[in-house]
Amino acid sequence: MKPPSRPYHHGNLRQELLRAAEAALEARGVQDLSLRELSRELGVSHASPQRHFATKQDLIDALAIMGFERLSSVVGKAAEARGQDFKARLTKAANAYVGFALKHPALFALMFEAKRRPGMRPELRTALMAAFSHVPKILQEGQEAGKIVAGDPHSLALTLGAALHGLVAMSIEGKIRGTSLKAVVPKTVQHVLTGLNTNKT
Amino acid sequence: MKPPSRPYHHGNLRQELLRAAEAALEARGVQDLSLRELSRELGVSHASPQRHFATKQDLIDALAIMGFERLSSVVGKAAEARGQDFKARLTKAANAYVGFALKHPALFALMFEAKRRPGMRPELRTALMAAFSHVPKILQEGQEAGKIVAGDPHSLALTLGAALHGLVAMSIEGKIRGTSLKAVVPKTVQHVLTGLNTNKT
DNA sequence: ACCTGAACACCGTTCAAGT
DNA sequence: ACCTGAACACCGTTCAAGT
Repeated sequence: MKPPSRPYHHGNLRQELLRAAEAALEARGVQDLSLRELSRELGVSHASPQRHFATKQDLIDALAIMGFERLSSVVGKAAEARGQDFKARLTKAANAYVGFALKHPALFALMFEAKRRPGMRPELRTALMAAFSHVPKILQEGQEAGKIVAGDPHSLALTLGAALHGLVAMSIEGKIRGTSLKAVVPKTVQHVLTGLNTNKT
Repeated sequence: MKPPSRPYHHGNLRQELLRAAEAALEARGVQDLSLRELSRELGVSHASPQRHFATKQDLIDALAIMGFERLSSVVGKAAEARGQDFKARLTKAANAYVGFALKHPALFALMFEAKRRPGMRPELRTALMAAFSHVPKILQEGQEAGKIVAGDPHSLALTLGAALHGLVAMSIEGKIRGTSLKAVVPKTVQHVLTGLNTNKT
């Protein structure tokens, strides 16, 4: 019956705030994110987030960082796929990317909004770069195996990135209902590879 | 010296609000759009916008509608280009699209955010459909001339739309600094046309 | 170190009232 | 028809104070 011995509060308020914020984000959108509302939901005072996130923007940045870390993990795993050939790994990575975006559309939008904003925080920059390091790495291996044109792998990856980004944008709006994404993603990869002068299939 | 005979105020407050809102949007972002601030700037009471825009979201929707109308006008003009061949017109339309997005990045983002939101207002839907009617029309003419595969022109246009959308996203972030957009857009058009099985150049 | 409670300056929205 | 002024319920942020 002793009051559940948290001295003032549960100690991991930071994590709880992030969790609650993500839920609220996907449920009601960034516009309606409210620190006071989150505080109410967690049963703490409205000033308590301040220690963990100096400003509302800091909470949002933290969500973006978390998102990029998850994206990196999910794409990285897909990209590893030992024993698979070049194109199969690229396709898996692309599927993982698109899958993440469709599963967390609001978080994904927030991440790219953060990406767009100038004056990025270092942690954000790091998380972002990690997430976008996998595809260039695969492309580089493709180059070394002579399966693809030479050139900066990062630039090449941008071409694929642009195509996938557009695909995601369209399908989030439900425009690609007819043909399933599972079918469209490999086509897009093949498509871009053709554009990159693949000289072997 | 008579007080400048506007009975209460200038009569076209609606237009002024839209104009001021667009400026504030590009200068400070959607997040920081404030009806009260706009009212102050125009020298009216903070309650006066209500007659013209029942809610802040209505102002934002009106901005989106205005944006799609302008986009439609600019792409439509590029797409007409009498006497030009199929691919040239497509390229011009693509350039106009990308040019608009880069010239008004915040408005463009707002437009696509509005596009994403469910329960679109009819005027928004109309403006949006008009803006996206030009490319399918060109593609259809390409089909009739036998220069491109059969299929729903709207679906085909989505492929081009996705590619351009991705391109815009990347270049707004300044990622395509190396190669100029002017060079990349025609390549993308050619690229997609190849994907659409162009059988004649 | 972490949280509270009161305070401050801002919002969007509503509404009776003025012209 | 269009605008005002006061009021209401909400914000984010700050800060002294509590544990």
